[in-house]
Amino acid sequence: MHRLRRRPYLPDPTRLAPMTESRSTTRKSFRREGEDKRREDLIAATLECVAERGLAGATVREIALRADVTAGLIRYYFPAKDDLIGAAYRAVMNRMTVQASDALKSAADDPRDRLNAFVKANLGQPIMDPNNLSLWAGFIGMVHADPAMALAHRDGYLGFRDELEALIREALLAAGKPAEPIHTRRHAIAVNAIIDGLWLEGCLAGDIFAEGELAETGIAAIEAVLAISLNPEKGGAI
Amino acid sequence: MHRLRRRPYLPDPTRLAPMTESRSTTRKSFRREGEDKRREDLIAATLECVAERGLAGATVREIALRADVTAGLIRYYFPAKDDLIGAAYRAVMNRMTVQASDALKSAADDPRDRLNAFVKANLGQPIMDPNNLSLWAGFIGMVHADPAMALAHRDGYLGFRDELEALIREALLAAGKPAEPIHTRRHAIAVNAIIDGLWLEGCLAGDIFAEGELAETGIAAIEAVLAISLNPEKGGAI
DNA sequence: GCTCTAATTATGCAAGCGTATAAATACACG
DNA sequence: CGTGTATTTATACGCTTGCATAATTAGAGC
Repeated sequence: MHRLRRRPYLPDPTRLAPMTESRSTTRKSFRREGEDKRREDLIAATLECVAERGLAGATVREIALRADVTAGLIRYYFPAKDDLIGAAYRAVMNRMTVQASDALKSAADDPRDRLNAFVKANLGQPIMDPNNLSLWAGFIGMVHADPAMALAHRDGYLGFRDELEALIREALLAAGKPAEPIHTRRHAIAVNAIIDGLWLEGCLAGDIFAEGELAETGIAAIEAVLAISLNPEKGGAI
Repeated sequence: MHRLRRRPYLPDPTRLAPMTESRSTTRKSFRREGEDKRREDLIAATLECVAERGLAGATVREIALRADVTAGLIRYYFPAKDDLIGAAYRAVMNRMTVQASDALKSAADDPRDRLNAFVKANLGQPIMDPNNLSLWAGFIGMVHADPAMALAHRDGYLGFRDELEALIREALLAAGKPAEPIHTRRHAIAVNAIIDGLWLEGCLAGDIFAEGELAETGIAAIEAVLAISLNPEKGGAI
């Protein structure tokens, strides 16, 4: 006993025929992939879409096309499209965090060098990138309407700021300055704003600034705010 | 001679009946409005939609509903929906600019007071508002994909920054400090970033900051960057 | 008051969206 | 080398969207 086939199958003439010999009605050939690989591919495809046409351009069909799968598969891995978008957002944020942390790892020991490296990493490639901004902006625009997103943003923001506050505290101490929580909190808010503001402009209109100008401007402004030098020993380690 | 009516008219039962006596088939009563008034109303309705549900929530039907008008009328005043959205964006940006300029007008004569007032205005109500951010973010997310929008942003950014640079220059001179273009440019970039970054956070999560904390933080950071005081005479004018 | 027209409504339409689900198939395991 | 099943495709559905256009009407000008 078999069920009704709703309509005779019409192969899409725009799709390239598979390399293998073609039966009269062909079907897209495929490979089964591990769950992790597929999720990563789908997220990567999503980011490509957002990069090219903004969040609105990230439709399930377009994403599937980029990932070289059919649209239905997305729902096999993500309950709803929003879950995929959310995963993509988290992936980008996580990637930026990791990239900044990497810069810290390869920095010198002096806390001032570390803060310097952290700021430069956030204000240079690949973190300061229009693609990152597009995704970020799309989400930020939803924060006001979606409480879950507001929470996600808050957590990310406070996490970043706390990391910054720790760096600032150590840099201040290394310079022989007091580092009371009341002051480091305010410093962290200000330094975070400097980094965010410059990152924003660099992503939006990087071409109107000289190479490295934003990073240098950021370092100088932060030095002024903290009243310390972030370049304690010129030509030190390397 | 009359043309074919495509389908018998079925009045929408959800719409309230007009106050006037009802014929068997009623039609929404309306008033003709001046072109300017209608455009303003439509823009205001658009901003309401964006405020409540983000840019995606600003559909022609929803906008028309808020403006108490039918959807078709939007096309009578705006060639395409994007034109309305663009007009709404420009309206918001313009409003913020005007509000900041107003703060300048009612400020004291000393350039440092003026810069102080300008910063405080940008980091307080009604400029630092989640609704403004939602519209802004929606547009910013499109900058990468749409060259026309990129240009609009650039103009707005540079205009704001130039105004800031002039204020900074005068404040420096008033404090007896040199104000070379090479330095004021960089100062303007940094101060702009501080304002943008703090504005962003205030819009996104204003509730995690104390009243006036962001404005004070911004003033302090800017004073540090410029190495001048923005409060030259405590309790001066008022 | 009458008339004319610009403003407004009512309605339709095609395209695209996210989602649901049955059919097909790759491939791990015996 | 079969067989079972998890993965993937194909297809449809219902809804919403922006846009188009014919019918209607408010209100100004005569």
